[in-house]
Amino acid sequence: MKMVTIKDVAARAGVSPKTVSRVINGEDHVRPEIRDAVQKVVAELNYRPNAFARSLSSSRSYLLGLFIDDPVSGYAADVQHGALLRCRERSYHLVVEPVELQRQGWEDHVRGSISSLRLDGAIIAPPICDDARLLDLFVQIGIPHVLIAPSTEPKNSGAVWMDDRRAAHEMTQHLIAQGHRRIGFIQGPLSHSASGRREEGFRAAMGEAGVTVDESAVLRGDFTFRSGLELGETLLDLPDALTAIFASNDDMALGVLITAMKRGIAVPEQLSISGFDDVATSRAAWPQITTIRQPKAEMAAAAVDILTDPGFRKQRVGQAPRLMLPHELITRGSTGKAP
Amino acid sequence: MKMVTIKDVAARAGVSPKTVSRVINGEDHVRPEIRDAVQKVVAELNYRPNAFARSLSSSRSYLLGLFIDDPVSGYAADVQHGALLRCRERSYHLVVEPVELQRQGWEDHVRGSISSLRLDGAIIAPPICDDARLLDLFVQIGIPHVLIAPSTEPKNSGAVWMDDRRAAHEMTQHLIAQGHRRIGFIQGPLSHSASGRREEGFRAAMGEAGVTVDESAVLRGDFTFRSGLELGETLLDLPDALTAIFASNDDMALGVLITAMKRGIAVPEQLSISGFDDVATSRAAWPQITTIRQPKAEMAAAAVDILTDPGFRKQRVGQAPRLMLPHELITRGSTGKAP
DNA sequence: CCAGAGGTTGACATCGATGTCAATCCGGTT
DNA sequence: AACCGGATTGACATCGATGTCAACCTCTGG
Repeated sequence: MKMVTIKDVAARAGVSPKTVSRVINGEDHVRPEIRDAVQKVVAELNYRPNAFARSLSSSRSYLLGLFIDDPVSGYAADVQHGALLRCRERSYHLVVEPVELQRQGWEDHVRGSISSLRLDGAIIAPPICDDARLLDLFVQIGIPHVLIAPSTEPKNSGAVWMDDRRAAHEMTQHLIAQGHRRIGFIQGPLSHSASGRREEGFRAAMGEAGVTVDESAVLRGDFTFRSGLELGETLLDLPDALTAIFASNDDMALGVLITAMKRGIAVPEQLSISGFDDVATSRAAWPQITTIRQPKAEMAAAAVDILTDPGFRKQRVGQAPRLMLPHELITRGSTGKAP
Repeated sequence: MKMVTIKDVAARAGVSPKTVSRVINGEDHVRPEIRDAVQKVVAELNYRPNAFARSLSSSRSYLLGLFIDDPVSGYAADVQHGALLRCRERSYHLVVEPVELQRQGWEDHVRGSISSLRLDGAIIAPPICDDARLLDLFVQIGIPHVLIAPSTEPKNSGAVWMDDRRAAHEMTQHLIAQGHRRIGFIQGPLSHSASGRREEGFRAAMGEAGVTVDESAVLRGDFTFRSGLELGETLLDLPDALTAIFASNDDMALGVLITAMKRGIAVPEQLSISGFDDVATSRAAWPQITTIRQPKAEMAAAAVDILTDPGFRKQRVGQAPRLMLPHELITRGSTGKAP
């Protein structure tokens, strides 16, 4: 696999390597006719600059790291995809680094990949973006980094969010507007920061509409399909029948849906069900589940934008960038008018 | 972010940079006491070799590329995870490259990332590992590459497989052993290579057991949940009731399961359902689905092993490595004795 | 016609590691 | 005591790009 170098291009175009470098990097101070000539040769020889040589001399790696706990989850996949596409647009590359906080030596691995790959920036996904030790490490190393949907306002890190509270608020309003009053709610796990914000939104909307929340119809789940199944049973056993159930995420909403089906309860005629996240299976289910589209890919893309923004890269002292992205209420078959 | 270089280590340990390099790379010809001393300094300074400098001089990048069509799918996530972990063990890094064959310019992107990152090897996931133009490109560039579960025996590429035919054969035998005779089968899409092999296995096992296949109970799906729902309706409408349905993948099996539930058919008492792939949701469903665990992560890890094997890297002329990995029949709640 | 400003261009050093090869060291022979 | 082979070690060139800076070119205005 013989490689074409910048010298080959230079020789063939009859200019110096430095000039070729200027053309490649779109710098000024090159006469148009020379620029064209060089570009022609580049195309002819199919020349690609050696990323390693470039990084070595320019002390930029054109590499971003995506640090993530569980790269297998659907959430991770969406985040990664968003980041990947944007990186490509920006001519960056993405290196995915799994971080297992519970295992010994994670600190070394993180440190190792950052310093050996000279990452230009890092994107840190939930839930590890909430770990203080991890964040300290990034701050200490001094690498620009952006958190995706962290639970609390970070001091020295950039962050990209969605408004969980408002989204849950909207979803609740949507149910109320359909005439629902007896609405059950399945909370997310305490460990997950968004859980609390979603519950707040639910309660706020209920309060504003003057609807009392039945505390026996508020149960805590753990974001798994199975807990949706189990809590669905409990909720459907309530003496005073609910007309709607709002689960804090889609997996649990799916569980409730299955439970309702098992009992022969018609959705949405007798019972409306709504979720949160818009995972792939919420579209695959039948009826499809009304949910909140969380801008996972967009948040990741925004993080890439921040990290690769030349302005940010220069004067990134002091202000940590913040960005809130819009969500979307997606109305589908699983919700309807209250019976 | 000041970086520690090999010179710093060398100076502090009182040896030459070259000797430090030898220690780092575990080469011979270093006296034990010097080796220890150097390692001590490395630890003290927390030194990490600069991957770019190393690649530039050694003309190895310690980078593998994972080329994949749809990085969002669950299949992709498993493959990626398997590759990622093994890469880490081998001190390699993984760069994920989405390839959209239907879009203009994919060829340039692939070429670009290979030559600019000087990838040491490539892993190509299905379904794009079946695209002749793509494979030609890799062969032409001359980069070592391994295909994951390709549909046909590639000429000049390595490949890692599982035995779809045998797995489907086992699953069918399992159902027959439970007393099932009237077994429905949902085929996969023709576009997906494994579909045919799975159907072969099914038919072979039925034939060996002397059970006639009812062609009206063999329907073609497209691997989606929805097609499972629809075809499930058709199968359960058959006049002569089936006692088991074997779907070519889990998503479709889940569809059948839901359909059965809607109709109040008890699983597995009245109907056994089995799938293929062992995706996450097949464990989340209730009852859990009997399925074939496809060694996705293992195949990816094996691909990494092949590509990073020093022996292979040297004398990789001529023989393209082949490897078949074992699958596993996972018996869960959705199958039982025939009624 | 020349000085000077500003735009172009290339020579050369440099980034941080590894490959090559010669120099050195060591214990055991003759 | 001189010699030898193999194990250690380091000097130096090198990988392929970019940063620096000086040289050069061209055009303008005095």
